[in-house]
Amino acid sequence: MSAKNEQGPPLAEDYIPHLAYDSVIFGFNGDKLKILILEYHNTNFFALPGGFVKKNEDLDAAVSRNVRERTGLENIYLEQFFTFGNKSRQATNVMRTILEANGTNVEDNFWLLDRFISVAYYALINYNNVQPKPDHLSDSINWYAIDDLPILMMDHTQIVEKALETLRNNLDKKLVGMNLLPSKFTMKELQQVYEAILGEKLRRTTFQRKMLAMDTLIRHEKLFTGAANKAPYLYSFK
Amino acid sequence: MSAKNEQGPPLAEDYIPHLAYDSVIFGFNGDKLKILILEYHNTNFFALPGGFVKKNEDLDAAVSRNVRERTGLENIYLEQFFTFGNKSRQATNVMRTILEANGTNVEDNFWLLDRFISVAYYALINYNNVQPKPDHLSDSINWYAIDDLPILMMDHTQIVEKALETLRNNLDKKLVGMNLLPSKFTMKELQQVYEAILGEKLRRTTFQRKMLAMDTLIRHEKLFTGAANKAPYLYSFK
DNA sequence: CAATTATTGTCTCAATATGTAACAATAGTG
DNA sequence: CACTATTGTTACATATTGAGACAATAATTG
Repeated sequence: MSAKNEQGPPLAEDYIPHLAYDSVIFGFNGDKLKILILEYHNTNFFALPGGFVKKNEDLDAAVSRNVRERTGLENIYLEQFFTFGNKSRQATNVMRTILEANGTNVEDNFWLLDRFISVAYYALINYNNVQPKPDHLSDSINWYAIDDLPILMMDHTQIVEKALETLRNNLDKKLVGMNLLPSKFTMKELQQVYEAILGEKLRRTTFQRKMLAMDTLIRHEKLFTGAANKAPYLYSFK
Repeated sequence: MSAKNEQGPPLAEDYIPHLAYDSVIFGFNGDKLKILILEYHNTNFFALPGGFVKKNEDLDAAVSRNVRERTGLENIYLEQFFTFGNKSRQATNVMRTILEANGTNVEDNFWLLDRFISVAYYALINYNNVQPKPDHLSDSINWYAIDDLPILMMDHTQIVEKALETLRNNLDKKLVGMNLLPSKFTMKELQQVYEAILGEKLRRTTFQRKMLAMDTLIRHEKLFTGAANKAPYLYSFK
């Protein structure tokens, strides 16, 4: 969860109470699968980017808006995967610390100290197009490899695990690679995305055969990198 | 959505505002896949069973509680599959009609007239063990075959479609049949469950081979039905 | 009690799909 | 122009699935 207005914490009257969302924003740097993590000012608290839903705003639109604010990207691939609703999702002290570290004077009944239900989404974005921007409660927003995350606050580690699990399940059904790569890519790059998501090596020839058999790839010109070997073709998705 | 206390509609102070859940409760009658649908008193409104989350209650527990109340069953298989959060999910007039048809005097700012976000679950139950009970806003709760549903209020038809889609996707991963059948069943019955869910006929020999290869079935005694043919074995899940 | 019938469990062979390795093509380098 | 690393394709073995054949069997019937 994170504030979104410029001056201070979000105002209770603008938002649906007790309802939040968190986003697991995946990117691929050519080697590892990474996600965006916020660090709150002066607290050592790490969290997923997230926010709240305005009273007259679609849930999907709220998430879109927030992911756009953090990444600067339009038309982001977003998928809702789970809603976390345990009563233990009330982080009064953590939230108070975060707010006070930002200079907010927090009353005991301040709405952000309440219990929140959070709808979790994952996003797939093109790593190289992004200059992530922290929100106003946060010092920084940075990419972390999924196998090297800091300790996250509340149940955010669990949220990331569930996101990964869902992403792996969807890998063959939805064109995941399309959203994590530039529009043209080599077969090797596509394979590396799959390997990073699944956390295992795949067989090169089988992978190539399977991808080509899907009949959703268009073959373009070759990519000459200067390396002393056969140049790979570039592909894009139909 | 539905009220749950005996005297009248649920009280605002007990529940998290703007948050509801709806349940798609699947059962199998030996032939067709069915779900439980409520009909509200004197309104012709049909809806999924649902309810609200108490301020100090886990989301899962709230859904469990409600499904138990409707079916009388403990330990029900429940799976969350999607959260519906469009701003159009505010059915002020429909809800007012339902409440007034039950003799409730509804003020304009009554909490149930607000916008609600609904977390949807599906349940799998053993059809024959159940005597469904309506809640207090409803005349009746009845089984309807999924290909012969009445027109449902709000977005409940869409919720059912998404439930079915998820159930189909999960069919091979999770032991769905286990929860829709009595503890001992024949291979033919298991196949009929699969066919009802998928909406297509399956090949008998291939199905049998696949199920046995999973290595989760235990073979028991034969079932003698009196029919003039070879008696099938009974199976249960490990 | 043998012949008949419907259904079940298993087997066989064909058709696909996947695992695995070999091989030919090629963009450089020395 | 031989050498190297990588790529795209092919070939063959192995595994999985599709589709039918067939034997077993629990009644019923003559």
